[in-house]
Amino acid sequence: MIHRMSSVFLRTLRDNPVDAEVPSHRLLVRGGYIRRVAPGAYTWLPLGWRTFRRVENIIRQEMDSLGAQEVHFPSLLPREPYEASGRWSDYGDNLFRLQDRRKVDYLLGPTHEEMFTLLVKDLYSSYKDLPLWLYQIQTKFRDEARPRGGLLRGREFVMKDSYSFDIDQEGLQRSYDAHRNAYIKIFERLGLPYVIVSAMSGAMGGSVSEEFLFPCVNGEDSYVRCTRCDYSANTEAVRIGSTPPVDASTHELARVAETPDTPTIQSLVDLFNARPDLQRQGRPWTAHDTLKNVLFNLRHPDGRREPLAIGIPGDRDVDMKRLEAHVDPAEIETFADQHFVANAALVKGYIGPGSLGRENTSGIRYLLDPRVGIGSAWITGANELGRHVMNLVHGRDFTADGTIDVAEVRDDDPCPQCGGSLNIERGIEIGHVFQLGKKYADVLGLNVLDKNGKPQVVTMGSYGIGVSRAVAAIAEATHDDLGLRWPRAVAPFDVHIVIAGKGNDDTANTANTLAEQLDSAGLQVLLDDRSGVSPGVKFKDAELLGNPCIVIAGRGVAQGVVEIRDRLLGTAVEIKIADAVAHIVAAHSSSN
RNA sequence: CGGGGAAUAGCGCAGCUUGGUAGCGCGCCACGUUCGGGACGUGGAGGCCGGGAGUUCAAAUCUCCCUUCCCCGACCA
Repeated sequence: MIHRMSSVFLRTLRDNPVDAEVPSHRLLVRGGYIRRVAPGAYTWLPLGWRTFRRVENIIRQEMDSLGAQEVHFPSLLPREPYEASGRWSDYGDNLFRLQDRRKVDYLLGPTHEEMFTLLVKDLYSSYKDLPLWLYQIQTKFRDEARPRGGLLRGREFVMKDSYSFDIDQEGLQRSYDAHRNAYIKIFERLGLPYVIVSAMSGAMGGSVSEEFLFPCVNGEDSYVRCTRCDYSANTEAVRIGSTPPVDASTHELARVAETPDTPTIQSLVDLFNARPDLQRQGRPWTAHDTLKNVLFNLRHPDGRREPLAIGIPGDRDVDMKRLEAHVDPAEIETFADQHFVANAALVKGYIGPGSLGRENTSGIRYLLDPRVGIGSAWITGANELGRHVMNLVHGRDFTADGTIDVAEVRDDDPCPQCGGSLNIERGIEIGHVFQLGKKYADVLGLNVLDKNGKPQVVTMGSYGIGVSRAVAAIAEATHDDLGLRWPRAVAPFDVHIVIAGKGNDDTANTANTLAEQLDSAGLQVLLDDRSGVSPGVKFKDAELLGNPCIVIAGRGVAQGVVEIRDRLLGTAVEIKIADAVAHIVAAHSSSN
């Protein structure tokens, strides 16, 4: 079927929508692919939906050929399974909760681990049934605090989520590897560049998890890559080693110093270097010699608030995203002035380890950056107005309740694996593979009988690809100044034919004939047959819509040629009309 | 969570200071001219001025509340 632009439900916009920041969002709206209906919720228009379905089908094909079986759950789910897993509360405000007419609680599924676990429990009970791989392509709901970038972060979005069920860890590893390989194939077919990075295993702990990130400055995730070895990780998941203990006997005794007017780390360091009685032999003090103590409030899913103090070297900041990932599902709130007032042990500006820790005057849990090793000496607050203390030695003069590795990661930081240096880059998460282990099977009671007739808890993996996000990511990856530029595998149409003449002459006849021939050859054809629209508008629209091949039937028709442009390569050639179909079909059959 | 800015036709914007019942460009409709890089003329259609409350004879305009969007910040002890 030939799609004629005179009747396709489409209106392109000349101006950028004012609320669209990232290029994919701007171009998808301008090109008439999507329309916003609510914050983080978008309507797919015909062009967008065609692209979406092509992306979806590539994912479906690869999941099917992997041997996973497609099912389809409701989005409307009962509370109980999520209550059992703890996520009814752990998901916090991000969960859409609702009630039916009898005031029974429901939720809109943010992800479906519980439901898949229960489904398998419902039907299977023997190790002989495993391994089992199930998946669905489903609308998910998450009440995001800040939807962003059009399709990049929505409150309603489509995800392919699959789940593996195995009797043991070896099986899980095989399932995981199989999905990981399938994901590599999928992203290659989609024409989406990716890096695979170690990811935060979350509060569950110990599990293996990797993310597929599309490298992109507009991305919300940052990740590190080692310039020497193959180490790569989401910034949230970077773990520096603990610092080995050093002999503390060489340090002088701790000593309190008067340090008026030192509200910042830099002013403190400057004062220490300026005062003869505080100067250090050999080299000046730096911010790295100071121990800064930062306070936060954690808000737990049950609403409980808990203050937390973190001690890190003064030349580093706490990375909020790393901290969030670390304390999940608790949320972080700032420690405001009224909280200082409420805890008399805290002297704002001069907080030191002397007041921190559960056994100490403030009673606040105190965790140290791993760089603060046993035996290391610090300049830090003395818990008195206008005073700091120097030579305060960890293990000799103070202790903490534990360590927490949430300091910011910087370019050129040492690689945890090889000691080389790290580069920080940004990316968009397009896939996530995760060895869940037995968490859900345990709490929901998914057991099967093993060879010996003994019940064994099933071990699971979960694997996600954001389908709607992938559409945006592809647009982000491939667009140029003129508009979208779809890879052949996902473009809404294979060929976009422009009638650049008056519409009632040989140009129209030629275009129509070509359209019919290309359609018969099995290509998806879009024909710009709009009358009264000037050629310039048609060219701009063709470039904006971004189909890979643009055929122009215009002034060349009189000489027996049409112009064929490759939107991906940016090339243009004139081809005899008689040869055009063969030329286009050949280009179409070649790779992206 | 905090601080700014904003919400008026499908899109981009003016009007608000100084209240008197809404305008421009693009797009859309009709006719005519144009036809290879976002053409032109003439005539049209289209808006509960984000929602609610208040002040007033009268509110897009002033006040308050709510919702949504954008930007910046979130700790430097």
